[in-house]
Amino acid sequence: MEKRYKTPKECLGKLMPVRDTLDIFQGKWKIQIISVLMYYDECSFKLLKESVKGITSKMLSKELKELEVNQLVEREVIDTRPVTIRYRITPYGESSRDIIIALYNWGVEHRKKIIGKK
Amino acid sequence: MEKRYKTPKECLGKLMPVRDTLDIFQGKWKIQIISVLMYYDECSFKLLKESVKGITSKMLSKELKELEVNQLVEREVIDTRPVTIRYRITPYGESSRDIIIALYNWGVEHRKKIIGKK
DNA sequence: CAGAATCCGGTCAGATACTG
DNA sequence: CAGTATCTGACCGGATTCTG
Repeated sequence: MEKRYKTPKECLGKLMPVRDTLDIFQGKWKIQIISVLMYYDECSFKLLKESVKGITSKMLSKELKELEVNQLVEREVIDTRPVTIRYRITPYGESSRDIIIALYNWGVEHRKKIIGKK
Repeated sequence: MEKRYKTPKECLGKLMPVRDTLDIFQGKWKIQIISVLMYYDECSFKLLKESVKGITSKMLSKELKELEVNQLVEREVIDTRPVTIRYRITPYGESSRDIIIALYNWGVEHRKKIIGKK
């Protein structure tokens, strides 16, 4: 990303991949869900709900579906009684680890800065 | 980020910095604005508006204010006639470069994957 | 347990027009 | 040029209830 004397048009090209990524991870919850699934090997609906603080069943359900469509998360139905459902991150989902780490690191530094001020 | 046998409580701790970061960069536009400002050395309102495709004056104005509050962007008023306004990314804003790069890289790979499928 | 269904208010954000 | 002002529909997302 060099600087100076660029046109909006050039800029738009550079921005496109960022927009694509944002489209997929948009919203308050998706990144958090992915983070949690990276943390656990596998996860039930209930454990997910407990781990992503504040999320409702409805939102969790909705977000999981969208993540499944984009193949970042997979859902396995195990034929027990009652049925067991397991959520797991896919290898493709794992590929977003750099994003999560960047967000995590920035958050840690940010907290230091905020606390340092007070 | 190790795996297995973690509790929701441990998980919440790991999630907090991510949540903090998300709070600040939340929304459709902030990351894009920051990206553009990383690309240019400095930028007028007009140029920003042209570079962040689809954004309205209202949104741009609102988002810039929020970014200013969080000290990611600075606004300089130059006393010409009519006044010139310059937006610039702050050093703190620059510190989010790793996030932007991670998003950019993922977007590039994602596009490859999507195109490869079709 | 793993969700679906319903209800509902709030705010987000787009379109458009206007101002100093 | 650098924004404000107003209006409006969309939809985000919370609370609650219900089901196989």
